[in-house]
Amino acid sequence: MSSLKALAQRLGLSITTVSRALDDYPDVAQSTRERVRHAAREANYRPHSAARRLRKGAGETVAFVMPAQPGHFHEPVFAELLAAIGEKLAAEHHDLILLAARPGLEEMATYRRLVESGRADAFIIARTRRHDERVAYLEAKGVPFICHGRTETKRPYAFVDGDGEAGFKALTTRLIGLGHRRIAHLSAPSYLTFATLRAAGWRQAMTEGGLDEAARQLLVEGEPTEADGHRLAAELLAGPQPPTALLCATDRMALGAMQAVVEAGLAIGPDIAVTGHDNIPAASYARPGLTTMELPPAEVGMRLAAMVLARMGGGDPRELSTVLSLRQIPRGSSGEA
Amino acid sequence: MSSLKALAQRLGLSITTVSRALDDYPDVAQSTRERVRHAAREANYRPHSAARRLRKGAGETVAFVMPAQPGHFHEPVFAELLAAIGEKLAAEHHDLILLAARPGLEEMATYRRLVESGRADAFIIARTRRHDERVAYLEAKGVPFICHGRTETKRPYAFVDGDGEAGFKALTTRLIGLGHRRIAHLSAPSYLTFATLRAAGWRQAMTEGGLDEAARQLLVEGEPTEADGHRLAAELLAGPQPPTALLCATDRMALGAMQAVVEAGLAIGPDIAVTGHDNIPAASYARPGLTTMELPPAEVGMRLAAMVLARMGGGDPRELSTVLSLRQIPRGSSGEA
DNA sequence: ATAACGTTCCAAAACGTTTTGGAGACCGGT
DNA sequence: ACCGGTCTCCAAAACGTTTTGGAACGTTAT
Repeated sequence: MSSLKALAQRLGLSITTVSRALDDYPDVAQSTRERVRHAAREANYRPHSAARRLRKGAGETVAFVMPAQPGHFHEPVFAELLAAIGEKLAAEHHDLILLAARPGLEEMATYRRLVESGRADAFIIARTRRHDERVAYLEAKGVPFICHGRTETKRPYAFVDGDGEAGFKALTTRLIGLGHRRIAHLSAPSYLTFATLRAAGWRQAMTEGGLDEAARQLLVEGEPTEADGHRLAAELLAGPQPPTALLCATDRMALGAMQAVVEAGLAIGPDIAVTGHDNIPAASYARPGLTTMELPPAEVGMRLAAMVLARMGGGDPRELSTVLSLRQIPRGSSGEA
Repeated sequence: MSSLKALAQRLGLSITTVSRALDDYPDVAQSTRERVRHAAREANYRPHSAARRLRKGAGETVAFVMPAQPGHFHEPVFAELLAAIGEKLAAEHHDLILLAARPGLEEMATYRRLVESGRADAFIIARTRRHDERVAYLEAKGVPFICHGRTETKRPYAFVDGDGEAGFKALTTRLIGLGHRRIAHLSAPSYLTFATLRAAGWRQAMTEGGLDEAARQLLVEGEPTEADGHRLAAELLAGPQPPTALLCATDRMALGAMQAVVEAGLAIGPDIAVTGHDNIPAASYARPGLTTMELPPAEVGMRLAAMVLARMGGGDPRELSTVLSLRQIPRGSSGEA
């Protein structure tokens, strides 16, 4: 690890001059600048990141805290998202630091620790909630952040999100067009913003289709897991007036629901339509294929990274928010493909 | 961000004493220690990580460089692995920094940058190759690292790996017991250590079953993706003496192979057995379910984290290597379940 | 000749921490 | 009185960088 001091000594210059030469200050002679540049490349010099951050008061580090459940963390798209974020940030010479903490006290303690020890200069917040303490905390501290998903707050903030409302409305309308009337919505917990938005889209389509009454009976809520999808679907199918379509908030719920349909002796597609959201790999390998919609994780990751960099540079959050429309992917499970 | 200086001033003590009190040095009076502790908690004091790392010459940061292909990075288990690593490291007050870089020049440049700028104190190496430049580089630099998977090197090194050899041998033997004779192996590229080990297990079982000649014709190699699994399986099935079993190196290859089998008009399970490795979520939602084997990612992540911490503390790599046996998961695709 | 200015360089301070090498106060024993 | 030892405490240096506030020199204008 060669330092400025070593370089300066070798070149017969002062530390100051070497530092300024590498930073393209105008008060160093062209010839010296080149000499320094060359020597630095030669010696494979890299500024010591800790020293720089100590002196400048801030570094180039973005933190991502995964909202991890204890043992099981089955979010297949996260890997892709992280890869995209990591790649983009690395290209701009920034670091991504990754932590996992359970939502709640542990999560907030993690955020506080990162901010107060000066480890992180900005955050990417995943799985935003409608009332999100993480957002409140970072706003209060004046730390830049970007949300993956929307939240409710007074101040302007920057986010990337899929248009779940429009996406679920369009899909529901399509199902109505196929003749479905009793379309149930298996929602994720309503404290998660995306769950509320998707439910709103479904409700709008139901209302416009004159199916208000059906809608009133057909909204159920559970965790976005296969297990809860299975349980909720089984309960609905065992009811007095079972639905003919199960519009699930996520693919994982939908996969659980598909299993419940099969166990009830019904055919997925012709008898009962099942749909999801995310386009996880399993969706295309299920039989029949799962009708779903997608927000390309690689693109979202890229955007999140680009936006957090812009925020760190002082960009206006109002100009940085993006709602991306969802790509609909019809497959056999909705009786369409 | 309160500093030692601020604390010291408030308490009427020197910086030294405050620092030593918090670090439990014996040369500070019990009463002072408590007074300092209390004030530190009060002020929500955290040592500034960059300052500490600058002074101590090393910090508490582990790096993980994802071997990412450009746009698509579909390794569902990575998310879980990362969550486990991040959680364990955070619990021990270490940071995980995550980067993505394409194997090759970009990847090595990333490693060099991290080491030379003093950003990373240790590494977790994923997807080890038989001859791995990353291992060679870190060995040369004396930087501690842990491998997820094995590699070929003279010096002792630490790793966590599943026993692919025994696992694939056991599964192949089981297939032979079911009456299969022409068991093809769809291998991953042989520069990846795990691919070689899995192929070796398959070969051993074939030899012990007296099927040497069949084995000679039935080894094919491709990328561990659905696309290559599909292609290789289709080629084999179109051959003069098609196999009755497709033993795939990974679940993703197996899912592609299953599609090829269906397209060939054959039944998965009764006609042709298909098996994989990883137990990705899609494996259990395919129809029929995919017979596979598993190395629990959460446990591997925990172990990797624990081991890298031990290595950073100077632990002997010889005592830190673990080969975990694989859990076999029989499902319909092998005609067993 | 002197003043004013532009160019090129540098010494020193600062960021917040840990560690080194004592210093001062008090005790008991001589 | 003095010495040795034990308890507490602290000033100062160091880690590698960036930044401030000049200094030294040569050139041009007065």
